[in-house]
Amino acid sequence: MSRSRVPDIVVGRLPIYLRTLHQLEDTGYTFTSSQELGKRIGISSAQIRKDLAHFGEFGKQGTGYEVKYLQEQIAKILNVDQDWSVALVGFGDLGQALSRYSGFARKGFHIDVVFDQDPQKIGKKYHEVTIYDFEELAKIVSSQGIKLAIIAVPGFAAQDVAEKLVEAGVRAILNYAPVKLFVDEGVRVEYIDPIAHLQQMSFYLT
Amino acid sequence: MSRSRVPDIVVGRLPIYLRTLHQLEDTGYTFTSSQELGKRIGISSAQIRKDLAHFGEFGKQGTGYEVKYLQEQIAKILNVDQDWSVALVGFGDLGQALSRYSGFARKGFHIDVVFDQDPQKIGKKYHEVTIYDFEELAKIVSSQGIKLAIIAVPGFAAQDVAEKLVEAGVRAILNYAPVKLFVDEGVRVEYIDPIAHLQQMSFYLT
DNA sequence: ACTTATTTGTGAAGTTTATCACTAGGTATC
DNA sequence: GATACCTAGTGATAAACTTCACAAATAAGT
Repeated sequence: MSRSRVPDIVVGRLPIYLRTLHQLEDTGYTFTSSQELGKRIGISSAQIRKDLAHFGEFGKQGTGYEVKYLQEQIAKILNVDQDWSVALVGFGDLGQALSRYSGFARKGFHIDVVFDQDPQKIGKKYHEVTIYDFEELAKIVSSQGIKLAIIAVPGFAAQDVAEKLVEAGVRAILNYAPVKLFVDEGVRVEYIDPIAHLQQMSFYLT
Repeated sequence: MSRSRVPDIVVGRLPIYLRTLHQLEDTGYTFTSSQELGKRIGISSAQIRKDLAHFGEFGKQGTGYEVKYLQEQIAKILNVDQDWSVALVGFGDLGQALSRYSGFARKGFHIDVVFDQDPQKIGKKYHEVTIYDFEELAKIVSSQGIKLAIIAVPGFAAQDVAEKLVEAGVRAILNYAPVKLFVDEGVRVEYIDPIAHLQQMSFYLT
């Protein structure tokens, strides 16, 4: 299990496998196969087997995979067999929507602190969440040992926020701002950009 | 410009190029180069040149690219030199946040119709948007000739919604539900799944 | 005019990723 | 228990994608 050489693209598929296993579990399956999974995910069975092979052997020939067991194993590999504390930076429309979204907590990602620079918002509570001054970010994030953050600020402010987060000890950032973030090596950044997706799709509209 | 054989992955980078060109323009640049672009985007200059080569020749040796011109050309390639009418299905927390987000319209994607199945919401206006009954989807979408849709319903309902949308003439779907959508060939689907990104990143957290 | 420094576009080479195809092991049925 | 049928794991092969490296073109300075 030399995880250091697992391709990003493989790691990126693990959450999809996990999600699909949960769906199978909810539908009453106790066993499944790479073929079944592949069919539901829209990829080949060989790819699933190859991906899983990076981490060990989880199936049984002739039978396939035990849903619950594979679920637990993938959760452990992804480090989602524990809860994570998440910092959210930016409490505009997007930040508010994210903080209100219960899906994160349901999957073990708890938005425990929220930062904004607007004096009108700071110190107030919105839906159970207290907004802290952006100036206090370093102190709070580092003292709480937070490793995960979500950036939901305007593009021009994102790089600055990212640097402050990293300095405070954050190791992974989910970035909703439409800009590339330059951070220290070892810090992970993932991007969410709906506009880019829409533009990509409109390419194919005749 | 045999667009039929342009790899998806190349098309997926075009919005990033476009975005970066806008940022350069805002900063006062009139000319740029593949090297400059690459540095800002975090990819190699060769890749940018190779990508653009799929669509024609846009630069001048020794000089580089004229920002405005390349911008217009990429916009035309992506079909974003025109406005698009978008249907939004699902007006829960996520759908409401999306409908309130002005970024879509600012980039030419106008959420003109919103659907929900909740009788309490139907017919009411929220922030300038009227909610229609999900039952009217086929009629309204097809009569307005809408080709683009955003799905923001719970996972269990997404496949059904997708099928109704496609039947009504939709050709591209941005799916926020955490499920794979199976649609007719030729219909594009893009996925947005923040949880998957967080899980992917937590893999790297020691 | 000549030299130096850029930069694009692109064939060739290299790397990464996905598929194929097979072996070994397990199940089910008659 | 013999036969037919599945399925995981995996080396080999193929496809996809990225980088390299260079010729041709342009600009700028001396």
